[in-house]
Amino acid sequence: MKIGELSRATGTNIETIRYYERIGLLPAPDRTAANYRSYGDAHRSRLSFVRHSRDLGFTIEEIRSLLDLSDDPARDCGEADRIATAHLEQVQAKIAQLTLLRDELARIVGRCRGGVAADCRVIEALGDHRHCESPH
Amino acid sequence: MKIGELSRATGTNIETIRYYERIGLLPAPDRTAANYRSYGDAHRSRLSFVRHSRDLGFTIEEIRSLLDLSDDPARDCGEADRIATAHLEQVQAKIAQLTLLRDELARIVGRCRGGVAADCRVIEALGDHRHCESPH
DNA sequence: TATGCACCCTGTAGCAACTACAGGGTCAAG
DNA sequence: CTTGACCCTGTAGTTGCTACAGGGTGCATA
Repeated sequence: MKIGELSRATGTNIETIRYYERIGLLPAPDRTAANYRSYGDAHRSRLSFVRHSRDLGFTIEEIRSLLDLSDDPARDCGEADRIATAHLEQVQAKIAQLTLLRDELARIVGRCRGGVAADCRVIEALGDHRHCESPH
Repeated sequence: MKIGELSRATGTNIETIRYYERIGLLPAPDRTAANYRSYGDAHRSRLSFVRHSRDLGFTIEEIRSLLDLSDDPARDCGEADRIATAHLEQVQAKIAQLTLLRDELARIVGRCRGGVAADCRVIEALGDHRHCESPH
């Protein structure tokens, strides 16, 4: 299939597919006589893997490691689990941080009583960290 | 005060302070005879405002709007509230998205039973979106 | 007086993970 | 034979910094 089809099949931007090839995440496919990229099923499933992992928030480097693992079926699976577990912990940390931030923002937003900027509680709260209840 | 003092006073990297000046977020300060930047209290509180807003996740452009507002004390405060509210909604959306993602990751991680990559449930789950329970 | 060191300056390039052109080639339909 | 959809390469832009390179300044110490 040509790049446009692969793009539609995987929901990936054409430019992104070429980008992945450039950085070595996808192997360079064969070319047609007209120098068009020609992909097979292996490419499509590899790209699906990449996109799905990206959707789950893995970085390109993490995905590279995961792909290396799956390219070498004899290797120990524990490494994949370590990568995924570390990533899960990062996501949990991010959620915790955003939750603090949300609470702080909600407090700030709730203070607006209208009026002019000079008396604005929102602007005041943003300017002075001491109005905060939690660290962020 | 010189840039190093301002940096320590606000917990901001020196390069970041110069960056904020370059993009017009901080006004260019006076210079000493040796061409060193010389800051006053107004600069420090403006920079604190910027840092605090960044810590709360506001973008540079949002901060620019908030600063414009606070520079013009007669303006309606509602605009600041709108910016903060919109930002709060984005944070909430992000938390919701990350929570789905965390649940999915937790499911995937939990499937590892050791063994070799060829049988790896983690890699399998990453390759195939159909293993997922929720959209992301 | 020399020299070492901390500090300051400008300008440019790098990071992640794309995205968006500019400027061209290819191919099938009408 | 031209229109339009597709493809190609290469480069530059995005956000919010951070990290140099290559220089100047200012003060204390030997």
